[in-house]
Amino acid sequence: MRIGELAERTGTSRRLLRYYEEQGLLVPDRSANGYREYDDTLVDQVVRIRGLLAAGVPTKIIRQILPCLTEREIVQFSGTTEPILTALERERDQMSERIEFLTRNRDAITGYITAVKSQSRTGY
DNA sequence: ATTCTTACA
DNA sequence: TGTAAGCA
Repeated sequence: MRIGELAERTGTSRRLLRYYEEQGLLVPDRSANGYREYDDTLVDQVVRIRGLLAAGVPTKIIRQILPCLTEREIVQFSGTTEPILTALERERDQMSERIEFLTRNRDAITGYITAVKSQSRTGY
């Protein structure tokens, strides 16, 4: 499929798809006319890349584990080298920290909301 | 009609 | 990232 279809099927702008390619996150084929040609399996690939990006994983890491998340949702252990594994563990820990950070702030906001509501009940 | 690259806001 | 220009 060409970029337009992939954009629709992944909910990603064409601009961003080209940018991902520029960052080495996507490697589409090129047809004779110069148009990018994307394999069907890349639909899931893009969705997963976006998920990692949304989770705060840097493109550098994503690029490293790219061969691991190629095709299916099953990981390809063959391409998982020692340094990549180390990078992933560090990434996981940072993710945990972000989760805790978000949890604290969510609770703080909940507390604020509760306070505001109880005040509005009491009057202005 | 659709995509491509380059470049600017 | 969006958008515009000028091609193919």
